[in-house]
Amino acid sequence: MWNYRLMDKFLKEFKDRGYFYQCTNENELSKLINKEKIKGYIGFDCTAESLHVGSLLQIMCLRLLQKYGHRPIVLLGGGTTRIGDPSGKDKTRKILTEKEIDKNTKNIEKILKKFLNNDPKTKPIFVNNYSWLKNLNYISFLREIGKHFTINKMLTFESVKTRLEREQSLSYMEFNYMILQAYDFLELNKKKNCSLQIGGSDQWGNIVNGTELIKRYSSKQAYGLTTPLITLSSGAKMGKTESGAIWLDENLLSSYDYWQFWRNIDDKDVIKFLKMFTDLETNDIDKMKDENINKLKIKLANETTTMLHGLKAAKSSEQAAKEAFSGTSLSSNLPSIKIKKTDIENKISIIDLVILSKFENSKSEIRRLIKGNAIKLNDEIISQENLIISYELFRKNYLKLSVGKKRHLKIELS
RNA sequence: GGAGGGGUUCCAGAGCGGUCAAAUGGGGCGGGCUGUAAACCCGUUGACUUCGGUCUUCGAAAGUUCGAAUCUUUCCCCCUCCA
Repeated sequence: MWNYRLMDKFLKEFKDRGYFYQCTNENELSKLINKEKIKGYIGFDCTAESLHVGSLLQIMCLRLLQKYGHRPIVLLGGGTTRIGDPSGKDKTRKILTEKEIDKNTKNIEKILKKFLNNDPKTKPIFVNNYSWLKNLNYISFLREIGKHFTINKMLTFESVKTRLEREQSLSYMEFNYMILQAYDFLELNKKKNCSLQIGGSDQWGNIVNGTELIKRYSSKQAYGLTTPLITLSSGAKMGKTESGAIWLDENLLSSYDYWQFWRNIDDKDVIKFLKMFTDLETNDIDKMKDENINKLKIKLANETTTMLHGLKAAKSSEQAAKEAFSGTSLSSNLPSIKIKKTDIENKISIIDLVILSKFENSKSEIRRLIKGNAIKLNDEIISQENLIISYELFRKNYLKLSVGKKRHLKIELS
């Protein structure tokens, strides 16, 4: 029977941190990793221009591989994105143009590089499956690869089954997705000696297809490992909130807002997320359980923000938050926008100012907010919806605009 | 191929000629309490507004009517049952 103490250290930490969901053959994988340094890969879809926190768990897995001296392979799905993974989708996705996919691929690679270290031994290998998928010859692909797949089996996969059951169309193109992903694994196994694929639990079917293809095609053993689907205590999926996705890209979401996302995590999720998304040792985290929950949240926010945006960004976000939420002083660390003098001279109103801030884009909504005492300038409630912004409101060229309790912005006169 | 049911605002789901910008619940947003948490309470939730109103929405188009989410016609899409 399986002995936890004999388990490979990588796998042990993988479990301790809550990354583990399923494994194709845990015992054998553990023995293999114990014996030698391996290469493991995770594929990233290039449908969006950036990754969001929904992919963070996957990224953490890559980091963990590096921590134990294994080499991560990042597979950018430049090719498969051209097809679209039907897993978890009840509709065909919109097909992106080649240009968009290339742009997305580059940006996603850039983000991933921020998380991974460049130690020569564990330096990540970036590959784009378009490079081998684009040249596939249809007939030889069918003869060599296609023969290992039975339609009978493919029809039993969750992604296919749900589509068929609901009588929603599944195109032949999408139906092939799982074969291509299996082929990716085979390709990486052959060319890079990659023996492990990690992915979210929704990828289980695709991953198993890969290990089985490798077994049939090259009689080699490869392994699959999946992570659980992370939900917030509220039940919502991690990554997307009403106000938008939590992007891992400074241009799409400022480091201050990223910090705020972690600062506002539900109490019940804090310990879990410290384990999942920081490098702090799990033993140390267990000892923190009784510490002040707000301090822990700040710690979580600082750790996660540092990992992505750097220590400086994390500290200034912390400072800005402190000032924005407790004091009345205007933090220089708060996100800011500039306003032109001509705007003031043209008698810009409070409503237009809020629109300029991008906090809201409906004038009716802003009027409602004003009625609800939600809009503040320099921490003073604005009750007059026609208020014209004047120079007198500025203090040393700065004006603090607050919408509700959580959204603050520095308006700078230029 | 035959029979029937349905497409409503972010979602679920009422409405079935005027009193409908459309019940109710969820979600969101704002306020209160607090700890930038949860739970709870209150308000709000199409756009624009000189706060009098104005404009655009109920699958799409056309029509009947003083007046349509509600009736008619055509079209598109979904679901259930029978073959």
